[in-house]
Amino acid sequence: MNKPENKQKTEAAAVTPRAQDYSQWYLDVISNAKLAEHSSVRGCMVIRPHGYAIWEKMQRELDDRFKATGHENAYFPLFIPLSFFSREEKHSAGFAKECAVVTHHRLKSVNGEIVPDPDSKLEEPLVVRPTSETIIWAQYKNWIQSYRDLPLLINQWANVVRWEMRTRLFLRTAEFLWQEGHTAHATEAEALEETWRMLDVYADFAENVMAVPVIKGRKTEGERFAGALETLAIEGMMQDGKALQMGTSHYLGQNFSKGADVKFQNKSGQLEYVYATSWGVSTRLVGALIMTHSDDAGLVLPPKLAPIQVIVIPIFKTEEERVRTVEEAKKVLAELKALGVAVRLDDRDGIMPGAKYYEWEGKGVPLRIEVGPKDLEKGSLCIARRFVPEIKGEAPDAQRRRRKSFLPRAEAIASIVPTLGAMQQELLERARALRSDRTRVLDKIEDYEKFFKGEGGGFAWVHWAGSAEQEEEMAKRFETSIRCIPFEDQIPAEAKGEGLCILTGKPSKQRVLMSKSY
RNA sequence: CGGGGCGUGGCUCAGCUGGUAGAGCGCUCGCUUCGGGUGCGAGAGAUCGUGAGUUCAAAUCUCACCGCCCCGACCA
Repeated sequence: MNKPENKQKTEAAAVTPRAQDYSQWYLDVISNAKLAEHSSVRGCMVIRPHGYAIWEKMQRELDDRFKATGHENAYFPLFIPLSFFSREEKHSAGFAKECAVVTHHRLKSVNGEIVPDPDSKLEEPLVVRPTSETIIWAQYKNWIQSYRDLPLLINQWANVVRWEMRTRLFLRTAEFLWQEGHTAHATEAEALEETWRMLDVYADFAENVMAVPVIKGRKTEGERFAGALETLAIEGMMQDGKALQMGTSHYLGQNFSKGADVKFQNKSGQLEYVYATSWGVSTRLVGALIMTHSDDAGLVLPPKLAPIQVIVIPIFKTEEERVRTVEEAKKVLAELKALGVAVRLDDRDGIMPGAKYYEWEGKGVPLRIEVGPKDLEKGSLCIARRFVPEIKGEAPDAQRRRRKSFLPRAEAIASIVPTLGAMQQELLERARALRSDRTRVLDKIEDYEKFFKGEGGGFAWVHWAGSAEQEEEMAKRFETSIRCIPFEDQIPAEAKGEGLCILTGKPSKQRVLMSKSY
């Protein structure tokens, strides 16, 4: 830290140094050198067990929502024959620059060095899926003949590889886990409805599970998914004011069904191409979670996604006290487990209680229960929250005191579940407040410049009627882009209505969301 | 690929003008301490990114290569 100007740390994102340190309990980003001396694998995310537990919880919540909207899970191949990949022109052009390609199927030792066996060259190279539209639609051709086969509503949980030129901790790794939904419909209206429905599912998940408020809207043509007619997205704001695209839902029209020649016979016996959608969210959401809620003390996790919701810490001096407090802690543990709380005991000896507090707070555990000799005497428990709603101007000491409460045992146990629920809500409100602090309704380009260059930026609601080139100009001048053209109901009251484009002065029907982004 | 910055124990780094390795954190052991990061002592752990060159002598100087990080083009 002595020479920050020399050693630029991986500036992952809007995360404090401590939060970044503790995030290593959940995630590692392995560098090339660490993986293997001459490896070409770079910027891959290693998800440690606790990080994976977060992803598993996300999966479960999302999967429930997918099932509730009539979807089923399936699995398709990792490898896509090159020829499949080139069936949809725009799509392949969009992904061509970032594909890993398999060309051989065997290794050989030549002069003690292991190399791909030249004799094992594949007739047709295989592309490691950057997304699965092409191979899935190749299958759909076999599955769809009649209107009775529609709609086909399928989701896949998988890994994909995108060979980005530059990767970014948490947000853009070369390989990532995600889910991709791929649906086929008889009519455009039905496909569009699906596209909108799944965006709502994502928005609901972001807000109610991740406690990250999002803006729903349409992407501009330039930011659309390669091959889509319409791309919808949810945009969240990270703590540094930058936008993060947290999920997308695409209306693909007949592009892919035409590319893969997927036709169905409608009720009147005519052949028609089906209408398609695709939608996805990825492990990027784990990054979004960390970047949205963390503070100076480390990570903060919403109770609904915390792998450990409650940490129980016995406090003891003597062996006799250790036995008694651990015994009580185990009882507390069992009672909370019975209530469905994800709870863990930290009875490590030789580590001071204070050190444990800091450690678990850094790791984002929402609640801590302390079980000490005094509690045994009084029949009480100490409950400490990872955070409490902020009071402006409050001293850190006072806040710390407010975080702790001593309650009669039964009352304490009974309070855990409601408290977790309250904390979940408080996080969402805190994130909303932060976002609203950093959101402006702007009409003059000078104010825009001041906001993004002087005040650190955030979300700006502005009128826009510029061209694609003028969007580019905005990107060059301010490093901002149109994050989305929001749905009508997403625009705050003070930003509604018609006006004049902030750059060109041309009339505009509604405001768009502008921001710097990840 | 272009422009910058860097490669030294697990981590963060020190080691200026050459004399062949240090600290803090972490880890192990012992005592001490334990309701917000105890203190003390002992210990394990590094072929200084790789290769060549200069030199009696290279972590240090030269060159090449490899790799990483930051900025740009790309992007969930």
